[in-house]
Amino acid sequence: MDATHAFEHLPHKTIERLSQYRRALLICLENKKTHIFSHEIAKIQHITSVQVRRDLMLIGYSGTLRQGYNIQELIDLIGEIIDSEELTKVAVMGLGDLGRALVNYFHDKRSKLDIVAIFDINPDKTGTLFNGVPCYSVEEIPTIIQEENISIGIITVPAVQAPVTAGRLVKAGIKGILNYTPTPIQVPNDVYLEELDMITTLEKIAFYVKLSDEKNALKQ
Amino acid sequence: MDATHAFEHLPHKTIERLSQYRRALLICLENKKTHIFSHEIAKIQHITSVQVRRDLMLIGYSGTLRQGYNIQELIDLIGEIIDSEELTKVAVMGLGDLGRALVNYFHDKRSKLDIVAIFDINPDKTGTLFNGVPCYSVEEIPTIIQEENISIGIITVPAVQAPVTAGRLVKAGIKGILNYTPTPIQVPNDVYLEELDMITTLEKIAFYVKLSDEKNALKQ
DNA sequence: TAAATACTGTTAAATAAATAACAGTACAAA
DNA sequence: TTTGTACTGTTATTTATTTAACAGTATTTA
Repeated sequence: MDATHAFEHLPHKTIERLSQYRRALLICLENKKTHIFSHEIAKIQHITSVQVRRDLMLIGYSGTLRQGYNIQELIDLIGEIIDSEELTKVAVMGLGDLGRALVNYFHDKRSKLDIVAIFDINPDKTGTLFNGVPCYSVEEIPTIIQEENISIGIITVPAVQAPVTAGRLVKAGIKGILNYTPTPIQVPNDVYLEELDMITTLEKIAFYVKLSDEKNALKQ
Repeated sequence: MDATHAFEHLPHKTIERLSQYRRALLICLENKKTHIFSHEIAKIQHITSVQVRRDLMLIGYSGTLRQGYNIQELIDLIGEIIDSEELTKVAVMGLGDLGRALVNYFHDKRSKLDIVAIFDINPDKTGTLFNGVPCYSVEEIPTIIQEENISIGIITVPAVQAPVTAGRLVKAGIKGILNYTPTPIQVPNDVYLEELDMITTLEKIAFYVKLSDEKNALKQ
């Protein structure tokens, strides 16, 4: 129906990069820049300028020769593609350190994503506000998710509680889940799931650091 | 020289999955399981059993027909491939919510990765221990990194301070950086960099949730 | 002991993503 | 007014990754 339909088949990686481009562009805009070249964007994102131009081609945006891309226009276009028209509401499951970090992070960000609820089992936390966001008890999950029309849940509870937390979210009708715990969870097909635990990334870095160390050792 | 050399050309994605397999396998081991089938691993990781078998083939591990893979053996082999022989030491830059989350996370984990230092600018925090890990001032970065032989730094400082923090790490001879802030940083080629900000992931989920919503709307 | 079953292991094919190659063009310099 | 330069935009190619196809085999069932 609307513009999004045409962007249905954008590569997953392009979607990620568009989000990153926008973030970089917003900073450029703050610095009073009005235009930017593909190679400038590329440098920021550690990719090639061809990749940038290709991504922009895919979303049908044209720059100006010798001038580059209009930053404001590009920000707006990326917004049309990846943002929903209405606010997308997000819940954070677990008000531990990671939960707090996430809420702080999104606080005051002008974004189409908004953390509107926190859920925790600790009675000392429930009923309070953290950074303006209400913290509810887990019993309230079904009602709040539905009443507030929350579509995404971020799981930051202790690892062992991840599956049961996910189950509650699914039951309440959540549409997307971001699982930050190291425990993989199972969700129905119609729930979009992303698992992203910190250990995997760190172990990967450690592996490549080790590899490069060993290469250097061989040279000597 | 050693076994690692043979695994130099493993696909990046396989490295990530090996780390995830191991985590899942460790949990299975705790539950007194001794063997596991490829399709069981696959289910946990939301991938296909072919993918699992292919990864295991690449690392040269063979299971037993009708019995599956020996969990302990597989854990050990993955360890030989992705772990260093010595402990890999990690520093957390910034003792905010995210920094605390990371330190807690690794606390007590039997792992070849160890967070041995925290750096922060806040004088109330420096000189203290958090979860047994000493917090130093930023002035001490060069000496501690070198004396302790820290090879990886995780940046969790406020976004605007990310580039200067990265610069200090590089100057101190760090070999790998994991940047959790939304501000992209620049490092020399010989430093392995991974950027992983929370907004990108969340915006990606929001996009695919929106997409599926729109498809459903069309059906009706 | 033949047939079915339930797995592993490997090669072949398909898909996804990144890179290379290059055509096109406005502008600047000579 | 030509030549060089510095960009964009697009197609072609290559590389990376996943999936499919299927051969092989121990075990169970008939």
